[in-house]
Amino acid sequence: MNNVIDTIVIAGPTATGKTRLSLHTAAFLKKEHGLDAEIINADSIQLYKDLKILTAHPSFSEMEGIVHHLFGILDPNDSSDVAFWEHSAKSIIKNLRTQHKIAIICGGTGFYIRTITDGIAPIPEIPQNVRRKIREEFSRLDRDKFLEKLAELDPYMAQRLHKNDTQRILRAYEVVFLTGKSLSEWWRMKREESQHNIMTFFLSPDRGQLRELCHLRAQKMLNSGARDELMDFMARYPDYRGPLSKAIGYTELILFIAGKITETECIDAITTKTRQYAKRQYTWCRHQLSNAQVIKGTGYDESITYSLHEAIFLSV
RNA sequence: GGAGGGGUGGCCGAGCGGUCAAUGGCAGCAGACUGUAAAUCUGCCGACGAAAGUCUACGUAAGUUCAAAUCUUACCCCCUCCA
Repeated sequence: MNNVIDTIVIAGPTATGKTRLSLHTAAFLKKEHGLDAEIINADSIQLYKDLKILTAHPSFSEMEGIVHHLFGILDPNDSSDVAFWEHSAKSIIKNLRTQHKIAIICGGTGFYIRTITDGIAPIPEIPQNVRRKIREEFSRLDRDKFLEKLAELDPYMAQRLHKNDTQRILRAYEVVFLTGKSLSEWWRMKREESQHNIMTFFLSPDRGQLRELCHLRAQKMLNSGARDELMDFMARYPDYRGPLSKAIGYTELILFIAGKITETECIDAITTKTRQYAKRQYTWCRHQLSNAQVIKGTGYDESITYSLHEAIFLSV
């Protein structure tokens, strides 16, 4: 209906202060422009309601007075995926629009964020039993055999995917198997949506700074009770193997709880994992979020906050 | 003091006469990425070089051999067990 910015995206590597920046931005919009803004989570792991310390949820005091969406909405055994997030986020954005509120999308899952501007292919959902059967077949057959089967149904994808990339091979297979159409054909059907009312920022601190932030984050996590939180979780979900178990720090903390590593070793291991993750996110954002404005610095930096607000001010 | 085991590239750890600049793993660097994305996967990784290649390397020194990380001797340092 117009070209005025009504959606602000704050992306970037973990530990760079995205949460803080989004909170400040919401406060700024209210104070300076009398605009209400609500925050939408774009972090795949913060979708879950448990392990809030480990997954770095904003605290209650931080969230004060600002409406937050899509935080802690899933149980540990629920599964999430891009399409689920896209649908949820877009319906919230639409809603906010009708109320003349600004949506601030904040999170580190670039893959999710990209759907805001680029959308996603309209592939039907694959029923659980089909997925299970395919997985069983994969583990029964050897890898090359399975790839041959894929090649029969979908030579293009079979050739394009690396043979060790199990996850993508399985996906390509389940899609052709169920729909009779190659993933690549589905991709071509993706609707292009041209959005002029979205402003995307991408936080990009320098390496040394990021290193330090990752370390601080790991330390803070332990100091705020991540260990007890996980012990409590383990008691409630014995033998848990769901999506939350891939959270950074999950395995490391379990080793620490079991007395296999010291606290310092645990913090160091988490720091390393965090840094590696941050690198992947950085590479992703740089190459995939093509029309994002790069902000050299962190959300903890006052001058960054200021210049971001200035940029928003000019478009809002 | 006696008896053994060991010292390998940033770390861990294989190799035990040639095919070894040295399997693996970790860490590091770069990258991919269309419904599991805090996931999944790829490449590089002694120095110099675009490459062919050249050089320096397996605790130190000396030796045996056409050839040594691999065998011998001495020395230095670690660890375990017995006293």
